[in-house]
Amino acid sequence: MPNIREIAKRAGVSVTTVSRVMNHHPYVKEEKRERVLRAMKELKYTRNIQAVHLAKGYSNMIGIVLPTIDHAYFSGLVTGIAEKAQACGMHFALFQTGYDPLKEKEALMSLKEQRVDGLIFCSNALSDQEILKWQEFGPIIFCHPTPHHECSSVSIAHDQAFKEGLEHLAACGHQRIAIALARIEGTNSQTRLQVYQEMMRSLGQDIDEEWIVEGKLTLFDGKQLFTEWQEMKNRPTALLITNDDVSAGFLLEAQRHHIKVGESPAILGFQNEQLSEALGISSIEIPIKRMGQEAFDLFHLSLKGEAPEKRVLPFRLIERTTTVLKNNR
Amino acid sequence: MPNIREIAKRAGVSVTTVSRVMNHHPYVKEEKRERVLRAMKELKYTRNIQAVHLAKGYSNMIGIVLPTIDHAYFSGLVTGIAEKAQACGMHFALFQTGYDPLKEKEALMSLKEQRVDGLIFCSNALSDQEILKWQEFGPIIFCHPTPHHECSSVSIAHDQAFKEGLEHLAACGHQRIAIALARIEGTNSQTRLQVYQEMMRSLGQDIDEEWIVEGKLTLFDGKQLFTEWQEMKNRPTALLITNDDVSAGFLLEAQRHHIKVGESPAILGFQNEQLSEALGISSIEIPIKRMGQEAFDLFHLSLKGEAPEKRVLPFRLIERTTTVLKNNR
DNA sequence: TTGAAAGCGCTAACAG
DNA sequence: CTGTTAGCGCTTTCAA
Repeated sequence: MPNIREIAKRAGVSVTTVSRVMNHHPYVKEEKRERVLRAMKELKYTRNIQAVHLAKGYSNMIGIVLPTIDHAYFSGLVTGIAEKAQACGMHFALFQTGYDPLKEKEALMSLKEQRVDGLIFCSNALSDQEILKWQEFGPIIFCHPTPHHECSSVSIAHDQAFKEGLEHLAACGHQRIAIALARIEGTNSQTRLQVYQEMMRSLGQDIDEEWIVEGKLTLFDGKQLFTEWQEMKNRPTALLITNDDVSAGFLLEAQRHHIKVGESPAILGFQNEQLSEALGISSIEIPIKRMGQEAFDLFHLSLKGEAPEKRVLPFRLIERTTTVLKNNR
Repeated sequence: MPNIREIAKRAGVSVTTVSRVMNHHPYVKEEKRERVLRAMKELKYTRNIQAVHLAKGYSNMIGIVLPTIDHAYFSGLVTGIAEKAQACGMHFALFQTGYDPLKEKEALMSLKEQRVDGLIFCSNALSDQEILKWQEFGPIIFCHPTPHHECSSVSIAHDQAFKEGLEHLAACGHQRIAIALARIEGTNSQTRLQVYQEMMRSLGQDIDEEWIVEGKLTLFDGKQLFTEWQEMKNRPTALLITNDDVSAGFLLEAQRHHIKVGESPAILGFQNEQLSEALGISSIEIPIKRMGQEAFDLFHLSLKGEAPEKRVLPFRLIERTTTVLKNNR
């Protein structure tokens, strides 16, 4: 592979001039520019991007930290990020953590090593606090709500959505409501639990411990959830499920057992993917792809030195067949 | 950020010694090693990976070229690749092409620029021939069968699977069989069409043009496919569908129309994801994750200078409810 | 407009 | 065992 010196020699100019041509600097006499261009063509020259990056001090690459790419939620997110990144000529690397804090640390190390210019965090085994310590090495964007003032984040009004979901189920006449959490939206299920508790109190309903189910993420988990539901001693009449793969699994397993989902049990999902539409699952739609796009925007703004910003995206409750309002209204 | 020189100064040694410590070279006196280590700790030193890469001449990064990450087929593939890559301490970047040849070229450029050490190609807008020209800049692995001798590839015995799929449908008593292709497994649907034609000839069945459907990839496409099927004048009694998201869409839409899938129409899918199991779709299982793993292995072998290798992975026909053998056997 | 030369931060051959 | 020194390939002052 020829280098810039060889091009310079062949074109009869200095390396500086070659560099100028490559970087579209003004002040290069047309004739020399052409000589350089010709030399580059003849030698099939391509600049060594690593050398460029070393000299310039950045990598033109962003890191996306997520538990796994093998789930519609995260691949949707990445799609959004990628769209925007591509438009800026930036590349991206994936760091899959499986929620392992050590893996997250490796991603942070990559930032410090300058392998990437910044990080978008969609995994959260480490505490926000811990992660934010690394901000001095480059922008870090969170994809979940965070109280910390000194960082940018984009998120769904998740607790609000959660609340409205519960209200919807209540409006359908349910009191004995279970929740199945996915851990996608952060470790802060704390708030959600509070919301849940408050709502149940206002309904005058005691909560049974078995109504709070965690770690459900896949279709398979959903099937299992149905089984667990069947075996509950104090069986709830409705379930709020924070991921639609899980809702789908629940619904399909119910159908297999010839149990109709709607009046009771009722289920309300989150995310509204193609599958929930096809199955007629009532769901809270969250704009996951847009979340990715905005995450990248925030990264880009941070890079330009703008102040941190928190963005909260809207959601939308879509009633279909797995929930039925009381009094037909 | 401190650099190696500052560490050397602080530890009272040369930069070489520092470098040696970092790279776990033998022949460093214990006392000096400790001085270096201490200095690194005190200054919170981390090596600049870009400089390392420039000096060493590689990037420790692999590029994965695919149409989109937002589909179970490809995210499964990436999962497999990532597992192996992580075990080798390699990082990876994604290049999403949407089957755009220009985007594929950009990925190839990244190889030449030495942004990545190699490429795993799961997108194929460009011809194999064209892509292989870039092999001089680093290993390129194909995830589809290719006749070219000078490159490594891993693939499913896709044509064989396709053939057995057709045979299965024939064994179920079908003659009027349609096929829906997804373009996931390469532009070479040529061979598959041949297989199809031969099979139909041997069944003494003329092919209706409308029985060959292309470009079906998503659940939504599957719903549409059902509609298209209903509107066919010469309606086939069975469909071989090369992607299970599509089969699922077809099945769900059929159910919505209260049409039972099994005897007729029968459908046979490909890929066997969780969804097809949950829906009871007969499917040809292909080990997509393993394909990713082997792709990375092949990359790794190429890097070590091993000769190119073609690997063909097995498949497995799984009968469920959407196909029914004739004579109950 | 142009070029010489000093970096960017690390590695490795070579000499001791 | 250790240090000197010349790279890796490109960018960017600075002076002309």
